Amino acid sequence: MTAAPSDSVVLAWTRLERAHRAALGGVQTRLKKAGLPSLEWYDVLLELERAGPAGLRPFELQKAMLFAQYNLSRLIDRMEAAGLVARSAIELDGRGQVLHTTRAGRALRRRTWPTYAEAIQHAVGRHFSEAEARTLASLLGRLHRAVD
Amino acid sequence: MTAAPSDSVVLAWTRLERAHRAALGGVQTRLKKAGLPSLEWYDVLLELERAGPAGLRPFELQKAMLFAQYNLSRLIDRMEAAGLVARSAIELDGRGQVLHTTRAGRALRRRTWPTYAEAIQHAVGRHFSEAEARTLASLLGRLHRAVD
DNA sequence: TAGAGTTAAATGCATGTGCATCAAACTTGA
DNA sequence: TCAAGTTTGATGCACATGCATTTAACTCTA
Repeated sequence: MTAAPSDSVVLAWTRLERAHRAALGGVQTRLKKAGLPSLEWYDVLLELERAGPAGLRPFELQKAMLFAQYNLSRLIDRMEAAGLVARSAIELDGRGQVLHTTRAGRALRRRTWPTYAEAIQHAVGRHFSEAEARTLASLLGRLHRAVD
Repeated sequence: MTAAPSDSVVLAWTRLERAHRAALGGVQTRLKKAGLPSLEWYDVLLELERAGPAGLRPFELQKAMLFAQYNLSRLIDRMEAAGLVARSAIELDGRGQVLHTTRAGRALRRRTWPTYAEAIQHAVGRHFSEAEARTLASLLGRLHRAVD
């Protein structure tokens, strides 16, 4: 049995929803206007690049992005069809595969960043001081790490 | 031309995404397990109840919830079909309509709240002190209010 | 007050998502 | 070592969403 949430908690939750929708909408609109791929695609490319030459297994990517399994499976389908990522079999686990970005995928991500950065600044950055941004990031980080 | 976002800003944005997904996932799972309606349905019912006897026009609800117009239109279709909300014509504006909750809608919202509250506490509340929750709510509030 | 422009809401069609389930490979334990 | 259970990833089907467009009503201007 959990205690009832305080008013501040309920407010924080509600605003998390709304703030997220507001910021997301703003960012997506800007990316779309620039003819760039969606945020999800960017995130996949970034996570894969960060993973380095070892690449990432789909289930690892799934955990990192908090994506549903079936959802990620089909997202990778589309990105593979677009030539941005590559699946390759892995010898240690016959079920599994490893994902890598392609040259085109890395190029696209690089090309996307300036617009994305500007969108982030517009949707989020300009509303906060440096200290506030740090506080916000720190508080939100706790929620991310606590996935049950 | 906007300045480049600082690292803290980018981190805050990233964590907003992930924290939202984490918290949302947790809450939705709990509602689903209890056989209760989705968050969106709850939010619509709540907003309409808050609006009092005057009800709300779809476009007002849309702005409050940051929902896409076509999306809300069909969401209301479904909730109307389920007998939870009612559309009624408005005399001042022949295009428009007003939305109200039905008795069944209000009953459902009331019945949902305990589970929802517990889910909020689990997904959000338990990770923060009272002061932190207030800080978080306050920071997030700025993003919501700044929809362009 | 007619016509152009705007706003409110709905909808056809393509695409994306959720749920359940599946198949195949791995692990565990008697 | 074999059967039961688990993990990885894909997929059929229903439903939801996004985009573009439509219809109807309102507003504003000349």
